[in-house]
Amino acid sequence: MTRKKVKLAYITNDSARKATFKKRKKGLLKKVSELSTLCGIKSCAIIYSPYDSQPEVWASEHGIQHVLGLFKNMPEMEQTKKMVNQESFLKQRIAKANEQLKKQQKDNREKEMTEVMFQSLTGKSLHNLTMMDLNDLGWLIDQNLKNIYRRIGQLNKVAQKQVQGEPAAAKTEGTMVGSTSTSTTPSEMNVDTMQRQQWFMDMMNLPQENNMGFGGDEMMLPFGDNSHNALWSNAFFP
Amino acid sequence: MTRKKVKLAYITNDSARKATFKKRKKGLLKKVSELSTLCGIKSCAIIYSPYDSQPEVWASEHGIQHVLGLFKNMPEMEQTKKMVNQESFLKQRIAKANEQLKKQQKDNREKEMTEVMFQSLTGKSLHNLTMMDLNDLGWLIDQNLKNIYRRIGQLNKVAQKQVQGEPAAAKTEGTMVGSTSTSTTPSEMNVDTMQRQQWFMDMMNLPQENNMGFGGDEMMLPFGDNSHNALWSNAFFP
DNA sequence: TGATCTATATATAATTG
DNA sequence: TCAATTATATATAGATC
Repeated sequence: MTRKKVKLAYITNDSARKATFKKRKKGLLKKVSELSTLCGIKSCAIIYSPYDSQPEVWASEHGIQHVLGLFKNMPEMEQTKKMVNQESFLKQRIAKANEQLKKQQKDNREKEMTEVMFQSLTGKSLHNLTMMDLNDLGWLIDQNLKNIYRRIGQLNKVAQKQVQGEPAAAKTEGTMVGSTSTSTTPSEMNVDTMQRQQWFMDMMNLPQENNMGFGGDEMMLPFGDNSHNALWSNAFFP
Repeated sequence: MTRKKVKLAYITNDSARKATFKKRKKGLLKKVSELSTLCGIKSCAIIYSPYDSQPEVWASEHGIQHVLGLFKNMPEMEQTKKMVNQESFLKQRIAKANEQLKKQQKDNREKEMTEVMFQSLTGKSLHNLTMMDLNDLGWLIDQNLKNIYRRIGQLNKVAQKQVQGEPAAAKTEGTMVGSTSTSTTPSEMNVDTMQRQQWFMDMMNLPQENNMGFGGDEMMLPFGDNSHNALWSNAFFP
């Protein structure tokens, strides 16, 4: 897995397969050895290959006979219980990979929309965006605004403490930024929010009631959910 | 082996050991699976651990019974032949590590001396250097000069061809640099060399004969050989 | 615990000598 | 074919949730 991401399949090229086999066998035995040393466990590995009449065997301290002996003496059913076959093993890995793919797609979408957001701030037109794009963009912008307002709220609190009780402020261990923001009250904020949403809905040419009726903070992130046909529809401010 | 280079020894911290075990077991089984898939070989792995009453087992397609069966039916002596025990395995790895260390030390020494060389070109005093330092520095400088003279020789050849046989030069596929270096003859070079060596020996306050009597191009690199008490002693020019 | 994250150490595919 | 090198992909130690 380097210089190129190898695909997990039988290597048809004979010499390449043999080279890979030799390298990986070496790496594998090293890993087994390390596991034994680090965790003080008994382990053994047996590898059959067409390049050698004998199987390659590695055994930790107490020898392979001990390990195999224990295994042989185990009732047949017990042996199978913990046995992982190739199919179930691969299924697990496929499921995991799909999960990662989904996460990555969501991440990509968010990055994409962030890019769009900043471009639109430099005046780029939004006309070529789809409805879904606009929806996600709206969500993203609201998330950003939410963070901004939250921060302003925090700064206001600090500022008020400084004005009202000067000595107490000195004891505060939290953030102590010298903010001079114009003190916007929560109610003023909500007016802004509603105004903005009004503009958004007008732009979308949608009836106002579509903008209501969805849950609050519990709403799912819209990114990456291919099946979402419900528009993002609420603004959340603290 | 990350965030910190772990030292290959039994992990005494119980929870850390268990965590490492689980992670590494997973990684190991993945490797075994990949080896089987990529190279189409039969393999199985058995790992005993104190965290589980059952040994963890992985078997490729044809099942562990097949692999173990083959192994069990093999004469005892045959089994041991290919078996690598922990001691010989570690010895191999120690030898390899020592080799790398030596190489690295030599490399470091050369870099160190190169630094010294450039500093001395900017006028820094050489008084605080040991005899060995000076010896290695001298060797290094000579190597550099050797390369320079070789290059000059090449350029002269090209220049002469251009003057003597203009049409032939066009056919030459090699380097075709438009050099106009003053044509220094080999004999002139040797005079310079001897002059330089004379200065060096004077500076060292050593009798002239110490500067003779060692082999030619076959000489070992002086760097990294801690036991070398024979001074570097010849200049090699083409 | 157990899953997840992230910075690093390792493993190794392709290339080169 | 083998060993060495190099650029990348993976594995994983330690931290955090």
